[in-house]
Amino acid sequence: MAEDDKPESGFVKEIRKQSVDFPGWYNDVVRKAQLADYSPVRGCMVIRPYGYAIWEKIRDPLDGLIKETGHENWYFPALIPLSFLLKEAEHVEGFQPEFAMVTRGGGKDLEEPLVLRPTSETMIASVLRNYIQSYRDLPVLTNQWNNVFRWELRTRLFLRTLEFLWQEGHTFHETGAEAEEEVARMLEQYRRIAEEWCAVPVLAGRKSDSEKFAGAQYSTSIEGMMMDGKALQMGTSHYFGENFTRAYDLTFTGRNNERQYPHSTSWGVSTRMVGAVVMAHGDDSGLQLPPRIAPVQVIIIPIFRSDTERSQIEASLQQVLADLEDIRVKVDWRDERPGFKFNEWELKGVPLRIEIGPRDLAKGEATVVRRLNRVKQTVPLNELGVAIPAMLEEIQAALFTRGREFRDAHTVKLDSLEAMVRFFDTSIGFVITPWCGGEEDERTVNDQTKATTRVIVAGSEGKGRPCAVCGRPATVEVVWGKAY
RNA sequence: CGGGGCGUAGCGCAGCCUGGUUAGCGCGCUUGCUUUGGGAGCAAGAGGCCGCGAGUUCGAAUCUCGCCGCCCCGACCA
Repeated sequence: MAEDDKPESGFVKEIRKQSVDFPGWYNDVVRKAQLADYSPVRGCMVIRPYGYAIWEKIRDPLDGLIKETGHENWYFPALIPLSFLLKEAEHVEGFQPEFAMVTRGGGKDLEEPLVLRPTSETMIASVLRNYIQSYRDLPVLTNQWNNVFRWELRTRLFLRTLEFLWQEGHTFHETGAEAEEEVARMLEQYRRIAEEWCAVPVLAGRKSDSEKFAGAQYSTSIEGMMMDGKALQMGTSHYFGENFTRAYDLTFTGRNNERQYPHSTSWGVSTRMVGAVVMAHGDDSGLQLPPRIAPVQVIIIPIFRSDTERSQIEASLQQVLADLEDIRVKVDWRDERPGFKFNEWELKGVPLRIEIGPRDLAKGEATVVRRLNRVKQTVPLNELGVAIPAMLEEIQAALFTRGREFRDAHTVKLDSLEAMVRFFDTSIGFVITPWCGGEEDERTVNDQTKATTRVIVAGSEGKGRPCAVCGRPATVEVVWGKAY
């Protein structure tokens, strides 16, 4: 290893440096912070308790937002008859290469193979046709939390695995307009989870035709910028029109007494969001968690040399813990040296550390340290109950602001292919250009820069400007980036 | 599927080219003592089908052939 590749001595050992080897750094952080690990099965991961706890901190508020907007949780089978999946032509074409199939059961070949769901549009449409008869039955607003399987060729922990956890919402509406409102409403919930909980600023907008979901009329997504300047799609919301309901002969009798097809939508957010948090906030010391989704928001490190000192600290902590009862606090009493604990909890991304030792106790104080910048300050013990929640909120906001500033500093507006090629050759980040919408332009740009269109800027118009790639009149502005 | 790399203790690796006693090192683990405000020190321990299978040889972690698995870089994707 070159000198620069070596883990930094001093604060953190055994993690490759983010600036030198981003993918290596990501892997080290995910595994050493004990979020997840490889498993006995290729491409599948074990999510460890700390990683799962972060997922729960994202999942629970999202579940709340989904319910607040009128949806109900269902559960549908994980095994889908192959024939179900073959009914919608584009959907088949998009997903068939990724099918994992069960062909035997009970010791016999199955009459019809069962596919481990890659997504549940086909199952849900097949089931809901029994429950939807009249316009009075609409809308049907379903959601389910589950696992899905996609036989990806190349996998990465949290970002792309053969099996992953997510929620998939599926809704059915009387009119297209109503369904399109739903698509936008759920994308907005995703934006809120990403920005307000995960502190990752995102661009929300429509995908180009070549990037849309297989079977959708159009797709929308939220896209975040990771610390290496690459884009990560963090959630999607799709409008299907009548595509799926026609394919599955799902009809209702309308107000005019005519049989019609409902307009449907689907939307999903996955455990990939955990990977986004790692890559958007982490640094050479490891993970950095926004307080709202941190399983441990405050780690208390007691420092003592004797049993007497230990019991003095224990006694004073009683009141401190009572004052912080609304905060997720953990006291690390393990028989390790303080320096070891400092580093370990920084690796695990805990936003605030409180050190309490004999020196602090003598003055009735505690030492409080921010993970964000390692700034230390002393706070009187009886003020912690007020100071800590305020600091957590400030850190939550600071992470988001820092992320937005980073993104803005790495986003440029360009108007020629040459400039785009030069940018992606020498820089990292997003490029915004006028675009005519032509798919061949996307291929051209991808061939020369590896970048793809991420989202079409909402409400943008070309305003008669020429397309940056081909020069024809532009119709929109689009964001380009290298994507995960 | 194309290109590259790697399988030796829980983890990370050396040994292999040039075959030869009992396979080594670091971390981790166990026990004890000393330590404890930025990854502690000493001592004593435990832990191996050297990926699998054939072959060559008096003798294989090491050489040959085959197989399997994983990782990284591309094409496909939440």
